[in-house]
Amino acid sequence: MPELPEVEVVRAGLAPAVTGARINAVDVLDERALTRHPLGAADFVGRLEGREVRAAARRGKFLWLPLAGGDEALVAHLGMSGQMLLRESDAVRERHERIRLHIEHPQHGRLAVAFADQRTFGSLAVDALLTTPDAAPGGFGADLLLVPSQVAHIARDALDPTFDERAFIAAVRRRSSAIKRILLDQTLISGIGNIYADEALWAARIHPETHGAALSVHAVRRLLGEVRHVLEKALAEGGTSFDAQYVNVNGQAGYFAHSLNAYGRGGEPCPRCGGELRREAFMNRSSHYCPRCQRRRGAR
DNA sequence: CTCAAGTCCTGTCAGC
DNA sequence: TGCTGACAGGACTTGA
Repeated sequence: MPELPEVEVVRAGLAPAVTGARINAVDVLDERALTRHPLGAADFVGRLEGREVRAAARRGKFLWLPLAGGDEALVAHLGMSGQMLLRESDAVRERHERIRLHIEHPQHGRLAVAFADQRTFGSLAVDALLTTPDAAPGGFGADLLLVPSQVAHIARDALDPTFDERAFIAAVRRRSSAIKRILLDQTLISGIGNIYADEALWAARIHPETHGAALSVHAVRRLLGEVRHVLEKALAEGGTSFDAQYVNVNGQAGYFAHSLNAYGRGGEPCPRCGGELRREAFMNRSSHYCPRCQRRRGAR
């Protein structure tokens, strides 16, 4: 379930249930869910059992639960199809459940946190926390100036108040890559995936193949505004759900799929100009755009 | 056979 | 020569 709004819905759903809770036990049902934890299942379980969770934090599409002691966090990436589900402590296994945390919260009692993932691109890890180089909190929901080592190379996300807009604009204008590839580069700006890249480019009327260097400062700033706008709107509607692969911690779908203007609409009329939206192969996936109102400038 | 919300790795090439 | 970064393409996986 991937992009920033969907991961934020999960973080916000998890936070009240896990903050202050103790991890009593951990079931590793499929070791492939630990690809980000190279020390293996026994080490993973040993580092978690008996520890207390302090918060639920997020940067871009990475989620983490800082642990008492302040030096480590449980890191989660949902990949393409990962889910974090809050369940009764004795709930039956989810379809594709890979890991289960048995937690106990002072107010909510015993609960299960199930990590389920059909395609196994997602994974969990216990990771060291490092001091942030920019002296700002590690991410949304993090009050401390700490970030997991696996997240340190990820840029601050588009909705982070400490996101460096001037540096981003300068970096875009130095690149010769297609602007869509730049938006998907998590080391420059994080949280954007294929859906919201297409939506933001459509809103800003920029062709996805336009080179970064061909964009004016004004155009990049406008694009950034559209990125923030679409992420916030999607978040307000609970994220984008096409099928059961994206759900919140209670298993419910989001509503933003009804509001998409370009993504998934190849062959349909553009909601703005009536031209026919196109779907085109791009970076092993697809781009959706309107060839009429997203004109190619500085193309490749 | 094609397609899908992501990340990471590898090889190439340029520049210091 | 070796290091670093930019860049493009592909690997990984399951199921519809």
